Amino acid sequence: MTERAETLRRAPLNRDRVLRAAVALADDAGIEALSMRKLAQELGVVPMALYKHVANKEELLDGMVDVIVGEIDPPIHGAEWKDAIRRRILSARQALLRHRWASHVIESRTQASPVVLDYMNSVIGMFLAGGFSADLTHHVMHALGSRMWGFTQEVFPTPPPPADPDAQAAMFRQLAARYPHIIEIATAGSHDEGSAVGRGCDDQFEFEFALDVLLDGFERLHRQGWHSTGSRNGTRTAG
Amino acid sequence: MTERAETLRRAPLNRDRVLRAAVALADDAGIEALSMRKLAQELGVVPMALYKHVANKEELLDGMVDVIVGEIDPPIHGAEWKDAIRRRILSARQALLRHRWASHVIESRTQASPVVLDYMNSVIGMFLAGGFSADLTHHVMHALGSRMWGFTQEVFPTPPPPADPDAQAAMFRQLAARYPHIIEIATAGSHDEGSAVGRGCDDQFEFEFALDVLLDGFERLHRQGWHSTGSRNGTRTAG
DNA sequence: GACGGTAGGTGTACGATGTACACCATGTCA
DNA sequence: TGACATGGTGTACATCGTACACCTACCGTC
Repeated sequence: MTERAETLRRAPLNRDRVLRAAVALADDAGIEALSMRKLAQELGVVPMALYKHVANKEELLDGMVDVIVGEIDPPIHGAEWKDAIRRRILSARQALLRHRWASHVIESRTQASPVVLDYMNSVIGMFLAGGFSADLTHHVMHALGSRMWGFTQEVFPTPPPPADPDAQAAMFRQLAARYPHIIEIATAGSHDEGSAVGRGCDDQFEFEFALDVLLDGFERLHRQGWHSTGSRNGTRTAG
Repeated sequence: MTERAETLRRAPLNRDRVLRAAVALADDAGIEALSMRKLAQELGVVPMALYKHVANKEELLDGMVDVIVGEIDPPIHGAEWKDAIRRRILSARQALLRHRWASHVIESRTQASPVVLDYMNSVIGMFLAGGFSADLTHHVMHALGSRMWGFTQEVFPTPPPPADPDAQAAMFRQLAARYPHIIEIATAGSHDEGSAVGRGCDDQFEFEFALDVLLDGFERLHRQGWHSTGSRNGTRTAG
């Protein structure tokens, strides 16, 4: 009878509660720890109960992405296109930073949900409203790629340096001998010169740097009245 | 006795053969079908035999990436930096296109192998040889991101249109009503105007378009003698 | 007031996966 | 001859997603 009472006391699950719990669990325990079983346990329910609210795990992940996309600020009106888009993308980035697993999940999606399509549609609208041709906007959206979601994959992050200073120095010498160029730019870009492979790297700066190179490039092409040629083959953007 | 004879007849496995077989299996059956068991079966060996050659599945995947990176052409000498880097990255792209699973595996790596570090070191060397400062090169490498491996994630590919022409037209109208901007640029960018969500999209063109926007931007910053400010905060690239 | 349908939760069971651990066969060198 | 390394085997286990059959509570209709 106690289980029965408990079941009754508990408000019935719905899709939204399932998704929010999944997001919270991924935030706390990491995305790799998110299993249907653990999520069910978190909700005080048997694993199969979840399948009344999401078709399968993939759909669960889709829904989690929707939750995150819902956290992105709407476009501000009245601003110039470049600034408006820049702000919006940086807002997307903030949302992703709040949920570190999100970029990996976004990467793994194979279909866009309506929520995701809404966001893309809206970003595209911002370029068009800024006077971009549909043609240029098309390519510009491709060029933005994952950056429109506020992330770029930092492929192959350098391993954390060992704690022991001696080992660290030895490793540094070894790396410098084998990969001199990597070490050269790693130390150049980091704030604190000495510290091995330079984990003084400012991710936010790097993101904005690349975003601005792209946006500046888009602006230039737009001003030039750029359009893709008919044949498309061998076309160069001719900076 | 026959199994014994078979074991003897078979040349002993080594890391290289394991990795090549894994690449071949992923090429044929897709990366999601690559399991330690299936790979072992393919090699006529019991699953646990693989663990004498790779520590675990993650290391197997690391090794597979090394095989692919090994297919990238070495830098051509004597060329101007921009053209040399452009060609090299397009060569990387060709390698990835030969192995469609590779970009996903690269994204999932958490550590760079020596082979990967060699490649990065070499690309960095090409910028430095072109006269780029270590500072600018640092940021430029971040901005390239996954593009230096020859891919950009095409986040959320549009679903393939239904075969039935009537259903296709209905879907088109529905999408156009809900996501007008998406449809506008999708049809603008596609070769064949009418065909629904425009799967005439030329991936190679999009890749080169974005790559050139970036390389042109880098060139401009280089010519201007760009360098990051000391504080780094609020810096804009000032196109 | 009986009844059928639906929404939500349960319980059991299955196949697939990565891999720990103990073991065995072979070849090499002291 | 014997120690040892190298490579392959066999068994076993925990974890995962999820199919399937079932139960229960509720709600609208006759």
